[in-house]
Amino acid sequence: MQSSPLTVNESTYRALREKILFGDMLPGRPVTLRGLAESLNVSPTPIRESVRRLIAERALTMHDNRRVSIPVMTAKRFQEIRLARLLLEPELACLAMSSIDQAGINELIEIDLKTDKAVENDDVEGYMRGNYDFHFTIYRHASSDVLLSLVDSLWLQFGPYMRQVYNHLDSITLDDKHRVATRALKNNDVIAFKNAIMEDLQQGMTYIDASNSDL
Amino acid sequence: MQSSPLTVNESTYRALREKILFGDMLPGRPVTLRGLAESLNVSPTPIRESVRRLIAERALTMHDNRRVSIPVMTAKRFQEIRLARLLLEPELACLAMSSIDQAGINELIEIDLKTDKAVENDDVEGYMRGNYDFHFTIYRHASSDVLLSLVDSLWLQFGPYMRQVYNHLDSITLDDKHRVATRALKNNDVIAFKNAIMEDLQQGMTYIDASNSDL
DNA sequence: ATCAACTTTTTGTGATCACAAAACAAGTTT
DNA sequence: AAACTTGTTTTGTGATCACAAAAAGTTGAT
Repeated sequence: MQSSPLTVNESTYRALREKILFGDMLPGRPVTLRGLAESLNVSPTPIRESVRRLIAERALTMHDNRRVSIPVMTAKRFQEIRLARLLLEPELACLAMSSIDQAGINELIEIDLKTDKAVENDDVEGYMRGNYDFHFTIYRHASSDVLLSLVDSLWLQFGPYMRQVYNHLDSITLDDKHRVATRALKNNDVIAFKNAIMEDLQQGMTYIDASNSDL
Repeated sequence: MQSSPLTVNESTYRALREKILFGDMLPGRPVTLRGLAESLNVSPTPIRESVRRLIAERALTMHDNRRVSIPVMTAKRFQEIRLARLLLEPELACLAMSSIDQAGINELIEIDLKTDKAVENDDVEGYMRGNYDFHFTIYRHASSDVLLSLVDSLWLQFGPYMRQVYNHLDSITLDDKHRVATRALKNNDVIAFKNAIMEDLQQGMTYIDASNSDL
């Protein structure tokens, strides 16, 4: 898919991004440039640029000390993210709807099955990846770079915290809104689809909020 | 206000940001790191990081050639930005409303007067700065970093294009929605305020859209 | 004149170095 | 024990260098 080989810069960015998004880096723990450089076997230079980029995307924070870390979640910030997601994601999903054909629906069903299996196995990262894939497979169909990058930033912001909360999945007994969404998609029912995405999002955020410890 | 002196990195970022936001850099024209470095009298290093940051904020684009430029506007992208703004900004304005006291209202009125004067003098940059100040003085009162940074990214994206369109202001005869907004603010009328922001935004975007040449 | 091939210059990338500020760790004093 | 010094280490910052890829410029053939 990618014709030209990735620059070191790009590959370190993606590596860090994955770590953040799926919970390999927990909030609060400090991050050092040289440490990351060594762990990824590159020089500090591309690390610095990747870190700067992630700071711009709000996935990382730079304190007055010039020290970098995953931002700690606060109740206030959590509600801000929740609101922003509710404003953008259902809308983005609707934009995507007309572009999703039967093959797309099948792909979503497959992702959903994979996600369910991860839940059964108490595989937290697998669940998070599945959830991410489900949503962004939909969102990408909207082919709206502007909205997509905004939403992307939001996921980068609550991802680490989500992982912090989802230590174990066995306690979760959620309605599978993903299934409701795919059904609405198959029926081409815009309202039901938008509602399903909204409820999925609300359900997830409410669960995280309720399970919080230090928030 | 800022206790510690700015790093070179931060000051170059702000300088570039201002240039982009208020139209000193027009879409399409290529940008070179060494060129920026020389024009700001710093080494390429801080420039690279600032540019990366601005790329992450979608204010700049990197092509496959690895060449950087202000993104060219397309009709599609313009509509995406318009939609995103409509989803976020009225909401953000409402969040801010309760925190704006009489002093805040007076500040807004003053900004608005300054803006009107800029229009009279056909001072495009002054108008753009005034418009920016008006909106972000409101938005900052919401004290929602999450939403604010999303909106900030959107302004960085349409700023250069706005300037491209607003070559002269004399042809503009717009209702002053800012005045409507401040009046609603004084009356503590949430609905009227939200509407005023929305209409101001729609009016501006419609004007830009209609005046476009190559979009 | 037009286009191709070659040469030169420019540009982004990534590594390395010097430096100052911050964090750390003992050791000392109160 | 707690708080303050002092010396050491770690860390981010900014500049510089080498290198490869891309642009630009030049020459030559058709």
